[in-house]
Amino acid sequence: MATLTNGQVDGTNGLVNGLSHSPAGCGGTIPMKDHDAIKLFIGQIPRNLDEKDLRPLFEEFGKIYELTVLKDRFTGMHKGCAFLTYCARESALKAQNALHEQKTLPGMNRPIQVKPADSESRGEDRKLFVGMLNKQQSEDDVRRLFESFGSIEECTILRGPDGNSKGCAFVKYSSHAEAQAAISALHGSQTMPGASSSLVVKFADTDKERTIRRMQQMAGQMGIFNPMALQFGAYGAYAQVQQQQAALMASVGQGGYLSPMAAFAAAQMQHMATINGLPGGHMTPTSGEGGSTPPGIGGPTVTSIPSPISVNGFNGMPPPQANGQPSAEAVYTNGIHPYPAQSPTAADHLQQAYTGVQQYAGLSVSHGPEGCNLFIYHLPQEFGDGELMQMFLPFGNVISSKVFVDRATNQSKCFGFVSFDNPGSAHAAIQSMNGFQIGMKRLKVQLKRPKDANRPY
DNA sequence: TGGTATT
Repeated sequence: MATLTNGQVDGTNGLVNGLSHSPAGCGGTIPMKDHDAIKLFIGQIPRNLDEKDLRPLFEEFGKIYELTVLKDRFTGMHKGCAFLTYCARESALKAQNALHEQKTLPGMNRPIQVKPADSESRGEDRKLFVGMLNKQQSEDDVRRLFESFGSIEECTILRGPDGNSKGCAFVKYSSHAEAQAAISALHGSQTMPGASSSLVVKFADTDKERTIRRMQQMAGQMGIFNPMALQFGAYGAYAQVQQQQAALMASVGQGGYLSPMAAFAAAQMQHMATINGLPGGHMTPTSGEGGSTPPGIGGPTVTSIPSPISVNGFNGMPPPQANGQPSAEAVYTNGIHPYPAQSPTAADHLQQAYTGVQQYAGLSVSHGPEGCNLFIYHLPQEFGDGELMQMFLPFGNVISSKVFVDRATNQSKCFGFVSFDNPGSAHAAIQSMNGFQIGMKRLKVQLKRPKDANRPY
């Protein structure tokens, strides 16, 4: 790939200094170009040809707006390529059709390259993201699937650090139309063996979309471990979140650069907005029906003081197991939690939360050893990965948490997985959290079923 | 009640 474009650089790099600029080339008047003019990259130019030598070659296709031979920033050495912009878009297309790979200039062993510069299009409008592939499928398999819709410039399977396919790929065509044809023909057209749904074929994310996606992923990992929630309280933070998120999104939208820290902050904000934007009316304290809640905690008599780290009233601190009793009660206490004085403080939990997140982010493990992974069902609709992790952190190091989301509706399927780094934590979590009442539902918390065994618990 | 991923 791209073997013919050695030396091509981004336009800003190529414009060394004013000296390498050609004189205006449109008949001596102030040069005007089409607003949709195309900047062409010209490759495989002999190094002894400068702008005035090249001009006659290209002028036969139209008036030249600008022609610049690329030169080394420091040595001024001719780099063997140039940028060329015609006044008219049509001229560029004509030149490309007539010249690209059509002739070889004296002294060169490869044909001349005439094609839109990388700066004109980063290729995103003809690059596809392909999902729901079989993880055994190779680059060649994917090529075969896509080759009938156009000329494929690039085909890459996305792989993890271990080299295993992630079940998705990028396919880059030479034109937008080809890419569109592939989408029309292939998206949803078939389901690969072992894939959970039909083939996904869509345009790849742009840089901006990628930034936003990263923010969202980070937010998911963060959960509600957000210092702003402590500072302002969950609801006080809402207005701030909305304002600042809007400002940050605006800067992303304008192509503004987001520093890692800014992206981090934005991710937190986005997550806060998500949490606070959710309806919470049904997330009220448990009434204790059928339960063993001791008098004075968890009941509806407690006044409504927002917990500094509450999510819809969940204070993140499941109760310790009461002697032999089902302990799954009274988490929704509107900020008054049932811990005795020596129990972990909110700060302890926050510290633990950050530790857990760091490990989670660093370890690149999605599940723990056998016996460390839990399956949780009957989650509240509002719970995301973060809330799920928050709920299980008191039992140990949570190395991953995942709530399943319906792709079509973006709604939680109300079940998920939590993985610990040791079986003891998993066991403790089952003991305390299985049957845990949330609203009208009780959690089901079990060891994750091993892949091979299909026995129900 | 089982992992939908963006170099």
